Amino acid sequence: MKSNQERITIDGIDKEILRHLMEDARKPILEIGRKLGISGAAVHQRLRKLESSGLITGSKFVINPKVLGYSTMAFIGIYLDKAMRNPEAVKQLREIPEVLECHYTTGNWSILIKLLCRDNEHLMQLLNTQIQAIEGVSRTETFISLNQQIDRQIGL
Amino acid sequence: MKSNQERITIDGIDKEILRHLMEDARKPILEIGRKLGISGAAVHQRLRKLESSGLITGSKFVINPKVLGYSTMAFIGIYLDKAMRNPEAVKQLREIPEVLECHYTTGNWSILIKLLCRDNEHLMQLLNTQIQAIEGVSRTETFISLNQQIDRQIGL
DNA sequence: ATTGAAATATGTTCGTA
DNA sequence: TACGAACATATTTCAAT
Repeated sequence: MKSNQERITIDGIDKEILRHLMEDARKPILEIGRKLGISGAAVHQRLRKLESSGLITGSKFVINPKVLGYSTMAFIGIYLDKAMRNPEAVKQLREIPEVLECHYTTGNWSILIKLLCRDNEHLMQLLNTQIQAIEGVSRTETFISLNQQIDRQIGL
Repeated sequence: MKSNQERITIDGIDKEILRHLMEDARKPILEIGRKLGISGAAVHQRLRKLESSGLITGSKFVINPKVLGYSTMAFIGIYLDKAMRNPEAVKQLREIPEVLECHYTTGNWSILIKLLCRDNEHLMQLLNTQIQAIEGVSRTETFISLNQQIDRQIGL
């Protein structure tokens, strides 16, 4: 949970350990050790180093939103008429659980958000009743993701 | 790893279990059981049910890309001049490790990608030498994320 | 669906090299 | 760094309810 300032050198073994755990966070470190030909204690020690370096942020179970009925992903570019309202707008966006990402961006929009909703109707409802209702939002541009082909973390 | 067709009813205890593991994939199920007031075996059995239902896709270690020197995130809208080339373009985008997401989208663009690079220079280099080089790419629009304020999964 | 107990496997620490 | 041994926990299965 703590991160040190020290710059860390990540060797090939560290990368292998991380590759395993980025794929399956519950893979036993003893098993990883066996595959790499080092002891479990060594893997454990390296993980502690990687954690304290801040490289490892945490671990997550990944759930399939479609099973919950969420099958429509969309990106929405938001124009804010007053830049000073940005933090307040973000605060309100955070209250909408369907908003998964929110970025201040260069370009035409003030903010770009990614959101996940059940269907197009749900999307329209969110736009009309939640997002457009936020003070300072003057206009939005919606891009529906018809199909997500790639979804991954940065490689090692 | 297998998913059944059966629709599953997720009760409050299932949600609590998932909430714990979505926050920390390595949290011991015995500990979760203790917090919820049920046995570890019960948690274990519910997890098997949730896995076979397809709700749980997997688990991941999350790493902090900034520690690796990746601090510039950008979204790029891509215009393809021939829709039939789309699958080939996606195939080539997949070869670029900096491309984290790729969506077919409604609207002006054919494709929207999210990518993570070291800095603006790296971004420019990717655009000029990798992305613009893909056959069928006629034009791109780049939006740099100045600051990501929200990053989460859908809630339960 | 849930439990406790038993068997197996893993996590963690520590002394040593 | 890495190791192995020792100890503490966790996972997994199972019979019973």
